[in-house]
Amino acid sequence: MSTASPICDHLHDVQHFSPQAIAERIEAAKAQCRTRGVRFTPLRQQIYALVLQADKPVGAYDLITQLQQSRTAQDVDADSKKNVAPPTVYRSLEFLLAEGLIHQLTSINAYVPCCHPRAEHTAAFLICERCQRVQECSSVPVQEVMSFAEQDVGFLVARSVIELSGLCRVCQTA
Amino acid sequence: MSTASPICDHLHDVQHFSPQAIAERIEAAKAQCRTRGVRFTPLRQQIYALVLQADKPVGAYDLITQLQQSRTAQDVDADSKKNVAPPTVYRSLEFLLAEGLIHQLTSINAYVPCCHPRAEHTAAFLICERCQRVQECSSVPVQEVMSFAEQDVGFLVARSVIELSGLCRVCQTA
DNA sequence: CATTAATATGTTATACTATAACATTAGCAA
DNA sequence: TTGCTAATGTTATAGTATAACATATTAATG
Repeated sequence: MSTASPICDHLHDVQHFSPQAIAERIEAAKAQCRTRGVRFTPLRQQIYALVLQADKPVGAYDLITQLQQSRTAQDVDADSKKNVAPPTVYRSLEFLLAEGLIHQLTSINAYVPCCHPRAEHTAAFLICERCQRVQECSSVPVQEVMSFAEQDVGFLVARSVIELSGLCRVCQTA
Repeated sequence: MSTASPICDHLHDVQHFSPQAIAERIEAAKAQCRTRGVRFTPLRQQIYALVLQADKPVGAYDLITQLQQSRTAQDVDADSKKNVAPPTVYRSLEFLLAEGLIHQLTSINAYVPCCHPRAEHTAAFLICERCQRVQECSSVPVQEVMSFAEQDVGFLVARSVIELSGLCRVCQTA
């Protein structure tokens, strides 16, 4: 599951999950969708699994490639190229975003799992440019930027993109 | 020039400048480039002017279109279509970004003038989805997100994307 | 002034990201 | 079964950005 930081309990790695953790998350997603009356179809589940399994943010076209390979592998006729078109994955990504199961990293056109799927929430992301790891952070300062905008400026925030790129602690020393 | 907010003196509109203000900014940019020993070429100046004149964030391909029109207009032979290719504007945009004269709005693939060209600085942007106006904000909460990342998490920030989309104060009442 | 080196721009081609529009299929309800 | 809704498939194209190489301009030097 997500690794809580000793410094901030709202800081989470969103990658490198164990197979069990992935299975748990998929089960949790199923339950959540059942509760909400939306359909967690095989395609959506497969794409969610690919995002969870990745050790870095995945792009939409990465997912297309992986889907094609998985479909070709399943097929008896190995030469039959199973084409997967962009709308197939973009629609599922849209669904997963709407359900709060994944986040979009706008600055790098990629997607990561949400560290703690729940009702719509604001988060900042720390993206390491060297090891590609991402940390999701919903701690106080982020909320303060939002409330600054809303209370001091009178700006009604509909969606936020807060992404900091650089070097994580580990990669600084390496 | 930039309109300081009574609430926060680090909040600026980055559009709707008067012709004088635009001329002043261009002169200032010239001086800055001379000082820094970089070349503020006619092309770069023209693209900077287009970004300053726009009443909303401009996309790279908007600029291409405008450049083509201006070049065609200057030409005696009106039918000669002056083609302006993407690298032409992307390179100048890159220059203007490096000099701190403009900012990139990653979430909407567009560019706005910097409210106060100066050494590299972190800023948040409030982007009104209705009137398209953008406010640049470098006030305390933004700095706190950065220092949270750097001091509490130990993450070395190289570049930041902080963009909030929604409705500005004016558009909420309308 | 001519030569050269460095910088900037032009040009062609292409990669990458995303969506529109319509056809088909699958699941559910009457 | 029929019909409705949601999901997926399919084709085409829009929008954003960069690589690679050619040419032109500027600045510096002999």
